[in-house]
Amino acid sequence: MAVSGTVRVRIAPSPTGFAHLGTASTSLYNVLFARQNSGVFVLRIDDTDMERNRPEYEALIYESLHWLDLDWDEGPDKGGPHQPYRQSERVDLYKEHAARLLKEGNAYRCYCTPEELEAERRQAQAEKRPYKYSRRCLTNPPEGRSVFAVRFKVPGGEVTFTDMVRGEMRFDADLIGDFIIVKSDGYPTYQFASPVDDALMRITHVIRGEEHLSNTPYQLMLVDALGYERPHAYAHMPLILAADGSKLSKRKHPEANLILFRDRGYLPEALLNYLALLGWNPGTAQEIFSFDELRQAFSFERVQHAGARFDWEKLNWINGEYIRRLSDDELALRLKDFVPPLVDEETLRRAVPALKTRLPTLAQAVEYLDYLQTDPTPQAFDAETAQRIRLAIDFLKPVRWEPEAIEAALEEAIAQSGVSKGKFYNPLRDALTGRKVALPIHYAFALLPKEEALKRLERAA
RNA sequence: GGCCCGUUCGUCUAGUGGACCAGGACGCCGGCCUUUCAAGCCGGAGAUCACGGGUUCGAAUCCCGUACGGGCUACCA
Repeated sequence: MAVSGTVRVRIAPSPTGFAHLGTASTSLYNVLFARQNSGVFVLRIDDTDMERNRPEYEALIYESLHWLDLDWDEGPDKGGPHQPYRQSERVDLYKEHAARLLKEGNAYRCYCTPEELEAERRQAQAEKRPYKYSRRCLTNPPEGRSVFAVRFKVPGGEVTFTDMVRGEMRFDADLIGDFIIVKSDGYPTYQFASPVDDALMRITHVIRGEEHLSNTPYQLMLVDALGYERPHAYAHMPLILAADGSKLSKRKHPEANLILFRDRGYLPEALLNYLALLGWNPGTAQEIFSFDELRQAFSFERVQHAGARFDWEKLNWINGEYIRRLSDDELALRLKDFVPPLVDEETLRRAVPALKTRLPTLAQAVEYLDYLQTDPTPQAFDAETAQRIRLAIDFLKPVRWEPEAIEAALEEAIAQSGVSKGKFYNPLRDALTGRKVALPIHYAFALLPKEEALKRLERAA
């Protein structure tokens, strides 16, 4: 889609909990579109919910987005031509705009209490009539009350706009009741602050989750009433669903926490790749995309219209693909924070080639390496087995302590013992690692100091 | 309740009226390789295209209805 003027997009997460998958996904699509068009990506903190906001959640948003390498051009921490970028610091702006709407007769004060509104709503439901605010405070406001909210006087009519994913959208605004734009605590509602900021910050394309599709006519009417230019287009992206098909929520799905993905050993570029494929497809068989490839291939026309379930299995596969494509040095670097604390860098570096094809996630490395610092409980072997272990010790003793030499020595020992490889190796692996699954035996040996390895064998023999 | 968006293998999806008795990927099953586990290679099972009506010579694809799922309808965002 050709666009004149500088493209400006934004995300507006609210710091009411950890940064989650949906934020990452929406950010990705915004960044992709911005970079495709040499545009500007804005981060705005939507902290107008005084009850639930927490500064530490804002920090978590930065941390998560940085981890994913989704960098913004303007934001609270970076500044920019339209600062401040925290909505709690823009309250005066919203008040000015509300005052203007009030003065021009496009909004009015509402003194109704929550209880009264609830009663109205229930009444409508009882009469099986679609609910719209009664406009009591427009026509016949109660006397002697001082606490008020501000309501937008919905003009009605038809609201149409372009959605880059779904095409032309059309809503009947006569069905929309007058809604609140300023809460009685003086803070704006999302429905108000968002379009005001989008206009003031010159946002050209609003790319967000599908849950906002029905909100769009509300916001557009506001933009029109304020005399601002509307964004060129919207894009409402399909929702990420949990395994049971419900929408991913912070409360019900703590596993959607982005920081958790980092801590579980997912590579940020792999997560992004997976997220891109969840809701979009290239129309080709390609599954693995670098960020640059995504930038080139992505388009809203190929975005899915239905929500997609999050699938850990496929993420694990993509993550493994990325791990296998890393250079040994790079993988060693990334593994550093995940291996047992006693495993030194040199040992890790030597383990990497064997580890590489075995890791769906970085965190899985522990399972292959913890024998290095955890002494396995000694096994009881029968006399014949013990004898073969002694044979292994004899062959191992004179050997240079590295995988190839160890393997060669072991092969000779096997030839002399006359048993199969499996029969010979299994007890060795047990004695050495105490595990049924381990790295190839010659690596398992080589990673452990020679004396320690032989000590474990001798103890078993 | 009203409005909006959806519905193709378990999951993510290709498919825009004939090349589709529906293709790919993950997962699953089997084989090869192999000391274990992976990786890799080869093969396989798996979808009455939500359902019912139309339109058409012909429909997963177009139209209508129904069902189901999701979203919005909050002084949450």
